[in-house]
Amino acid sequence: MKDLRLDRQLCFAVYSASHAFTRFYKPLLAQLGVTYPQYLALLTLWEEDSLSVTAIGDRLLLDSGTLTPVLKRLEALGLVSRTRSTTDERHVIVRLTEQGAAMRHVAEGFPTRILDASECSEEELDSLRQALLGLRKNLNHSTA
Amino acid sequence: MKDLRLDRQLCFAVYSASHAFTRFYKPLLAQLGVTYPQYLALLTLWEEDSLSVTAIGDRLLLDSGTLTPVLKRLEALGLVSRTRSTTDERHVIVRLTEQGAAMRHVAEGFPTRILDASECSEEELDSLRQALLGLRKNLNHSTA
DNA sequence: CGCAATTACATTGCGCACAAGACATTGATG
DNA sequence: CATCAATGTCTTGTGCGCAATGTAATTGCG
Repeated sequence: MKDLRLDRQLCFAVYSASHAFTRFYKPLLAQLGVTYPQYLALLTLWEEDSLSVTAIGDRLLLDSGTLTPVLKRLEALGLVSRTRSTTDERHVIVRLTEQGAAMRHVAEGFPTRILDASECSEEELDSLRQALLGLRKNLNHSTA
Repeated sequence: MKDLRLDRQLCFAVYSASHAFTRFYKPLLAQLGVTYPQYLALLTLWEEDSLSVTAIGDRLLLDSGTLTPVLKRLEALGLVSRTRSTTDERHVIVRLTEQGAAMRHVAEGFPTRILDASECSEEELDSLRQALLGLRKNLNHSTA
């Protein structure tokens, strides 16, 4: 008779915290007119521009079936361009437009909002983040 | 020029860890023939049976638009029943079938799998879980 | 050089997640 | 008791997330 109570499940804590983040970001991202997964793609490109679909997927741990429509929507919004590589036509290179690059300034205000809402110290959030990255690594390794 | 690197974002750590959990659970849940959100509904009912759709949603932080199709699939699998309350016909009462209740025994083996894969102590996972529940509370409170 | 295996991307199908709205039932109010 | 607000569920539309498949380009091996 193991303890399977919802609030004792780490998986549900992570799952529900993830949804809470998405909801928290929603009004912030409304300023940019993008969804949370679209924002993650922008974050990736702000860190390193001109990436292939696969390269973005490697960083976000998402596959092309998920990313292709996300990137097409960002293209439709005029925030990125998608062009076939001339050297290897299998690659689609995704680049920030001027407008997409400019949005970074708005996003720079977000971390402070998280910090404020969390009612935690920067150090606490930092160790939480590192614990999650470690857990993710072990779960992914054990899955493969 | 704030630091917006992906690996420094707590939101992405939570988001990607959540997906890692879903992937990790997938082969375990294949024994039961259910998806992860369906499993969460079962967890809720194992803890307290005969709940309305809203009551399940309160516990899982999901709305009826999400839960209705999930519960219908569990019904189609023969794991739960859905019947209108006789005292208040607005409520749909969800109950475990014998088969749905029996699956709890299989699920009791899951926490150990998580613990093993995590390469963490039970105490570490416990404090991680509590930190996430606290963060979730503060984010949700600040959203509302 | 020729052809099979690989790589990269897109597409399709299914199952969430959520907003918005429709609909029926119930409870509160005058 | 007649009306209106509130409640609970379902439906529709949009956007992920992923498995499986399709297709084209490239690589590598004999």
